[in-house]
Amino acid sequence: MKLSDFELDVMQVFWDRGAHSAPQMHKIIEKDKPVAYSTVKTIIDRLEEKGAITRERNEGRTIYYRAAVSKDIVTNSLIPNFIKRLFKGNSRLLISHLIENEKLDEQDLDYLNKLIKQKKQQK
Amino acid sequence: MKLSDFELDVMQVFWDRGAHSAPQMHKIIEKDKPVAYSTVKTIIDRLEEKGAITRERNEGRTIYYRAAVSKDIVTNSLIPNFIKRLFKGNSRLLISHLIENEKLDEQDLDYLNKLIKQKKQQK
DNA sequence: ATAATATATCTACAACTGTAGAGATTCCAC
DNA sequence: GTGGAATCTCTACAGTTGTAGATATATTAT
Repeated sequence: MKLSDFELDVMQVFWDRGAHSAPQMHKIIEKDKPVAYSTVKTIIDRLEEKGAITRERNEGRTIYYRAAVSKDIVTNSLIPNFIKRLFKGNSRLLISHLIENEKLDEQDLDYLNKLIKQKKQQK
Repeated sequence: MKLSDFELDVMQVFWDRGAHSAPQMHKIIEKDKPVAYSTVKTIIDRLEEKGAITRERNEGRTIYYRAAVSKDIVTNSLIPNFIKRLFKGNSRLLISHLIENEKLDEQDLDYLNKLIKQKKQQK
């Protein structure tokens, strides 16, 4: 499931906040960047076309859509591509890069530490 | 500096292995996927257009190109976009996801652990 | 010098992406 | 039931991307 940046922005809302109509979605997206209703509707149409969302119900002639693919599915199909392109497919290189370059506070670091310990125990 | 997947594949070679001519690059890329010489040359032309590579020298009429932007610059301009789209801009969420979902062996985990410790000490 | 080969240049095209206007249709308030 | 508002549908377009053929030109081997 290959989705564009804008399509992902819209999916994010479906994943986080459930079913929405196109006008509702437009109002939400608009807060981030000025964009016409028909632009958002086009993205929604394309997402439906791609099978990423489905029509959940109608209210009057308003259509409510919801995600038809999980975020994990999409994420896990994008990450390998990203790692391949920038880190030759080596995920450890990405993680290292992130730890070294991203802003992480004490809590973040502790949390990650815990995660790694857990992962080790699963072995 | 926004580069496409294919452009990144080519840049990877420039970053890792220095200057190359288009025919040389074609031979390398070809090993991964069948592709015409002119396709690779087009990508190289576009990279030059974008300022990602420059002509280093000529040998006969063969042009040798080399990277004009560092990998870090490109990486660090792509990562925020990626994190924004999939993890609402929260880099910790990406790192967590990777630790939980990527295949990492004992050594990887130890290495990451060490990195985190170092990072903590820098605080 | 000539022919064969290697390389570069130019042009093209379909798919995808971000963008949106125009027009049709339906719904609601009065 | 009529008019205004909301919503959907359709069409369009420019920029990017992956793809490559055709052609021109330079180099090399004989």
